[in-house]
Amino acid sequence: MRLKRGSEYGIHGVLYLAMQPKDKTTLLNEVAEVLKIPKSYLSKIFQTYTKAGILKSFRGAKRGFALTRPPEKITLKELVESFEGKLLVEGCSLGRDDCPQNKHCSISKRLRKAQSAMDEVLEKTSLKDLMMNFKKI
Amino acid sequence: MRLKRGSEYGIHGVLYLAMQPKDKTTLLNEVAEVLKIPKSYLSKIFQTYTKAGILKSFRGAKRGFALTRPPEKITLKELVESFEGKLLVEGCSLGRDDCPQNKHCSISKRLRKAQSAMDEVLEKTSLKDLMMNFKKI
DNA sequence: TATCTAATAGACCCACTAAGTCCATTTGGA
DNA sequence: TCCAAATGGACTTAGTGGGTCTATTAGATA
Repeated sequence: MRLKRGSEYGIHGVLYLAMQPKDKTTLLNEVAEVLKIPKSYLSKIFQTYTKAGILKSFRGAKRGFALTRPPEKITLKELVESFEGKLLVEGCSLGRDDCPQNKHCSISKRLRKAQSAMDEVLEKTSLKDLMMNFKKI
Repeated sequence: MRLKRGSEYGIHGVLYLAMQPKDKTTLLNEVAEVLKIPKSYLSKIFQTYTKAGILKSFRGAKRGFALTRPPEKITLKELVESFEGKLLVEGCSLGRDDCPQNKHCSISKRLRKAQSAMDEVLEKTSLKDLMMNFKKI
């Protein structure tokens, strides 16, 4: 179970922003070049994060991207979910909404439990935690 | 994060086998019809399980499928993994094996931790657990 | 007010996977 | 040797992932 490449690029990109001086805005171009990510693709990803309220973008003179919140208030969960979609699905985890078992299906129950175990770890991890032992590039 | 349809069909199919009298072999056709799964597709899925050592198949007169082990010895994890692939990946969870951080990447570490939390729940769940509150169809 | 540069929106593309289908072959007991 | 079902492999079709390209817009400054 790998994350999508977009998640990878995105998380690295956001981490790069987090390591910049506070209140500085950074150009997409810089991030893309340093991290060797196709610029037009990273552009899409950052747009997604912007809509998700994780990044804010600026045009004009003081242009570029920056975090909307301090790193300790951005969780790995929201980063992952904004690209992968919700980890924890409602209803039948198997996608069979016409299942006779419906809500009471023991399979769905266990799968949901497994997913929420994963969810919890991601929720507890902040961008700051990730920065801690991430060497400066 | 939904499972693939193949996993869904497969888990339901195997659960159906588990609920049959011990040592009985059941025809693919029966399973497919009762569970309303395309027969040719379920055939592929059961073949996968057979290769994975979860099911055994018979030809000739006493034909059909059966579990290789008692339900309490078959875990949800192996059912899921035989269709979805390993949940827990080695190396960079982000797929960047050329990452300068390599093994020490804090992102990968947390993602692996999240995945193994999920893994653990699936590992602890046996087919028997699933049977417990699964009403007879 | 015109200009410049980068962010934004959206259309488009290719490769690959998911989800099945179909058919020819094999198996093993009656 | 016949039968019915399991097997293997080729094939299809729809959808997603992973991008690219271009035109438009925003906003500080000259």
